[in-house]
Amino acid sequence: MKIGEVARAAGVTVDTVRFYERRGVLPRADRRPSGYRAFGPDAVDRIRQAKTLQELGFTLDEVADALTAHDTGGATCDSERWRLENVVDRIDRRIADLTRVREAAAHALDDCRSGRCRLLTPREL
Amino acid sequence: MKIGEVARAAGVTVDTVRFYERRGVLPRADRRPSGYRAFGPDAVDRIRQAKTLQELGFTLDEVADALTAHDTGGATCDSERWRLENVVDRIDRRIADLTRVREAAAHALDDCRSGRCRLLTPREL
DNA sequence: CTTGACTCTGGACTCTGGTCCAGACTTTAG
DNA sequence: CTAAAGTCTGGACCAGAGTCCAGAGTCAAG
Repeated sequence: MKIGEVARAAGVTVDTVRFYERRGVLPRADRRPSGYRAFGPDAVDRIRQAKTLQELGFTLDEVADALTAHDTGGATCDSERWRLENVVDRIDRRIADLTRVREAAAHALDDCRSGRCRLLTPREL
Repeated sequence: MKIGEVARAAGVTVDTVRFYERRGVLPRADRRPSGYRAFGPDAVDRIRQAKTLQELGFTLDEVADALTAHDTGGATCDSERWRLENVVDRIDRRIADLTRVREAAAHALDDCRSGRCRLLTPREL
């Protein structure tokens, strides 16, 4: 696949794909004789995966580390387990926080609907 | 309260407090004759609130708008309701996403624990 | 008093995560 | 064959959210 196809398939721009390569999120792609990058279909998966990890609050560097560790076999079962435990933890904490805020907001919304608008206080959040 | 106290209480730096003032997240604080800012205790609340809103994915400008609209009475019950509905929506979507990812990660973790480590594929995410 | 901790202003700087060239080359549809 | 669309490199640029600084003034504990 050419860069444009990959980008389209992954829902990002070609610039982003190149940027990810530079930052090590994607391994350096093979080049055709013309110099064009030649991607396998896993590149698309990889980009999506990176995006997901990013949304969980990992920085690009962390994402790059995790993925390349995996590639190079540098990821042991232990390190991988540790990483996953970390991910699950982060998510749990995040969900707990969000749930708390959600309740507060929903409450305020109820009040609002019954004509008692107010600013959400942080004590509730 | 002086800026340092407010900052400490809110868990941010004094620079951040000044920055928030500049950006309109905090109303311009009164000054003592010396020029020192004099904050009421609500400043702390306000900062925490801004932080929460930010974590929900609102930009500082959006936060500033919401809060000042409120202050100036420019927030009608309708606008406030709309804002809250928006917040709740965002949170719900976010929680749904996170839950999905969490499941996938937890699954992979199980595999890992039983000795079958693998990279989380985006298909699962 | 004096000294060390705090605060003021305004602007410059940082870091992330992209995004956008310029100028040259490649591919592909017609 | 040709034009349009796509790609290459490397570096400049951008927005968001802070962070840091210099030089000057202020506060509070001893």
